[in-house]
Amino acid sequence: YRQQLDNLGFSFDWRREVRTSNPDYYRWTQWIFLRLFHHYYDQAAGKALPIEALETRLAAEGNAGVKAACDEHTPRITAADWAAMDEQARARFLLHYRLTFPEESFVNWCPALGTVLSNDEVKDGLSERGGHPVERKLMKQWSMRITAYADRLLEGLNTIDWPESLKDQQRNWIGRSQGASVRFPLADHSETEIEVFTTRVDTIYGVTFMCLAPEHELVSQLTTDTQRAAVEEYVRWAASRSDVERMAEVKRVTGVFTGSYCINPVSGEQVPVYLADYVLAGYGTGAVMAVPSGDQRDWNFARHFSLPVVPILDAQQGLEEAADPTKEGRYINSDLINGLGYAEAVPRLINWLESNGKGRGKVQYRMRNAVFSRQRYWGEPVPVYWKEGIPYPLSDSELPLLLPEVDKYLPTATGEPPLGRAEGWKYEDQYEYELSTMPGWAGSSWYWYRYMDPHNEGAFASPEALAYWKDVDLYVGGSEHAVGHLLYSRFWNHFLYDLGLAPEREFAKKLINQGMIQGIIEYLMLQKDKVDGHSRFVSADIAKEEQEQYGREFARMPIHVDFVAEYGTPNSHLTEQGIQQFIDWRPDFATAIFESKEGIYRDGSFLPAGDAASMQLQTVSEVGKMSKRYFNVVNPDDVVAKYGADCFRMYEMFLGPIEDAKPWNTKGIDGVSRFLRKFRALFYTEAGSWAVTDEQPSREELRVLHATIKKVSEDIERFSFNTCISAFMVATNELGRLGCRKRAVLRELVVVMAPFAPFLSEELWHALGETDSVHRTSFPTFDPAYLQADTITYPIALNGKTRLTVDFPATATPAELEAAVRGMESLAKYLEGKSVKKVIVVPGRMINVVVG
RNA sequence: GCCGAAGUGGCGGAAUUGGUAGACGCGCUGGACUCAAAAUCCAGUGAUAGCAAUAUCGUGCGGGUUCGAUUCCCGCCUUCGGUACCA
Repeated sequence: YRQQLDNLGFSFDWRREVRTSNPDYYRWTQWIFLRLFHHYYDQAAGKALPIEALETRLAAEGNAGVKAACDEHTPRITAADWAAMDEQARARFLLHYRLTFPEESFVNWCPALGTVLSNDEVKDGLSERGGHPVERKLMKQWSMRITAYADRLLEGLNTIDWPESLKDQQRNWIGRSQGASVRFPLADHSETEIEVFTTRVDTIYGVTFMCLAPEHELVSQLTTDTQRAAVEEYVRWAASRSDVERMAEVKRVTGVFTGSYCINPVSGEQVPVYLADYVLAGYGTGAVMAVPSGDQRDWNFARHFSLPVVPILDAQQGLEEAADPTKEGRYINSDLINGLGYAEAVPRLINWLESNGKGRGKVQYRMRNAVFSRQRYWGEPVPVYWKEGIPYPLSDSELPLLLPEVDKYLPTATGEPPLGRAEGWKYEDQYEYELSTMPGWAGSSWYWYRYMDPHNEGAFASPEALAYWKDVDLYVGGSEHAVGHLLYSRFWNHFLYDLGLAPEREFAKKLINQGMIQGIIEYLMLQKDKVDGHSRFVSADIAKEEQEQYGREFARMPIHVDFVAEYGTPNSHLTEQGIQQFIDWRPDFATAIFESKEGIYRDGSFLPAGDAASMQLQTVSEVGKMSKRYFNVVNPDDVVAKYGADCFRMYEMFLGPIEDAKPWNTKGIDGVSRFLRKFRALFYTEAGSWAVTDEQPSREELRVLHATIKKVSEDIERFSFNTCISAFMVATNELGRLGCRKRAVLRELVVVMAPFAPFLSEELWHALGETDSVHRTSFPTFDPAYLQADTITYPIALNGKTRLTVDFPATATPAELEAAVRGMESLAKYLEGKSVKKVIVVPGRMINVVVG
């Protein structure tokens, strides 16, 4: 049947084929990359435009016009400046605008592994693989200017049928805040201005100091000689702290005074400028105007450094204890806006700032541009070569750029990515290719278009195919991709749409999150500091004690579940054999110490602490993702071998709603297996001979059939597959009870079952004498006539409590039902002298008698 | 902390628009078949009391709206997912 399904076009390996390192697929991913390189995003036009259009504008008017429309951080140039630039300078300048561009940025660098790790590959400051330290390192990376599309990505969410929680995740990730940008000139050097972003410009009269991120570009200029030593020490200290440490000490207040003052452009007051590590270099301008009366972090800082707290609203209270971030009341101590409320104050201030050239209304995003390169071997090579420090794109005809042969998939001795190992891999034999490769999300950001036209030589898909298929009707994927894959894909799609290459703005109309089938993850506790140069693993109970008693820190390291005894139970542990298996698997830890209550295992032998004969190194079990990364993948082949693919498939559906995550267990799979055999037994006798007859089905048998068709058709529409399976079970049980073996019923039922149990259905379909595939037949429709019963069983409730059920003719009107119920003797005993006040009849549903 | 989702028998879960709470399955108990077991079939299975009919309680907790609430409203608790000093 696999062959037959293949013939129908369902290739089981289709997706895998397309997405792995296949030259065809590399080619079109690289082709799209080049389109991104050749375009810039014009905010005024609200779409991507060819970079040539930008060059024309630069030549005509400099970037004054496009600066605001594109990237406001670009240095300002005039048409004359542009004309004076040589080709290289222009190329370098255009990198400020291209939708993909190289940029210095901080990455998680693991020196021991010689590679950059993504955030999810770093756990507790150590690499998941091998448990090595990871540091922040500034590296030149290719980036995608996804921020250019922030507003469109936000607005597009309103047009698609995706889960609200997922949309919210994307909204929060994009993090649009509306506020104002204000420039504070330095007190003794008014040419230099500190620009801040604030969402509470109304609190500007409450500013009592300024705070800059330690990485802020003005730091050295602002620092006075008397403060220089202290500032430099603070900057060094802040830079040395890893993200992990910063996160652990979130509530600690640290900072240093620069010695400089700046001037509040609205009030004209002088305020001191501090550095503080609660200000993030990567958000806004890396500087904040501190309003301790309205912001808790500013308040904490003010208290720590004994800075003044000025109330600005008459409703503010308790400022000695905490900040008051509410917007209630009328402004006080606020010259321009005294007596106003929040709603009037904000526009008045922004107006003032703009007309006095001190600032403007501004929208700020939390989202940053996406780092696009990886220092790995596998992945599409970035189709770019470098000449005198400037990247040049390959031409379309030079695609695909394939991965070169290398001796090892490891970084070079000088720390270059693995592609640096390739000998003579140069453009025109002289220019070095970009050595990083694209991340996994590059290819996954557009692949559905290739499915529309997989063999097209001239384009990733033809206009005809795109016009026919348009977009993805239903995308099924995990919610863990909410702010990764699903956002990047939307970004690429909006870009392709701008170029007329994608038919719709959004790539998927509807999306549902299938819940993850989870596994049990087993962790080993690894002490973060080495002991005499040896890694030390301890039993979970020991780790807990040492953590509590000495504050010793441990990292959790996922290990292969095959090594674990009593896997998945609270008592899971490694025996000596398990430890040895672990060492064989991870030779880095050959000299490690393993310690449990029973003793120590090292260098291949067990040293008991007392008279213990063996050790149990407790592991920590956790329900979580089933993933290669956690070495806890259950191979479905084993289940398929035992129960068959249909049973496996149906059991997965039967486990519960498709969106819910659930740990994998095979507890109930026998029930589904039993059902499939019962279903098959409707067609065959116990002895195995064919039992289907051509008799006319009874009304009851047809009712069962049509009720099932109705139920399953409706439940498929709402992705309620677990209840579909339940409906099949009910139908099978009822037909079994009725002894129904009639073709007219069973033939239809097989078709309804086909999407759920494709193999068994196909087998039975052919056994019924059909020659074509069941998967080509049309789905049956139900006939309501068979579902109408002559009588309806009404539950009769007294004051909402069901007391008895009575059959009434289906044709009875509500008035007749009420009269019948009022006259019922069986009700009398519940009345206990009370009288019937009212009778509520819900036709076809129930009858409630109100007694009082 | 903030954002989102969810809490129903021993377990997975059902109840689609406010209308018989616990469909279906697992497990468990008893029975049939068997020398015996497996498989299969039949019956029972929310809790408490009762031989039973039945009664009372029962959808995380406390209130409310309603003839009637797992479903709607208000206030909490817990769990999971996301995010994290975002100015």
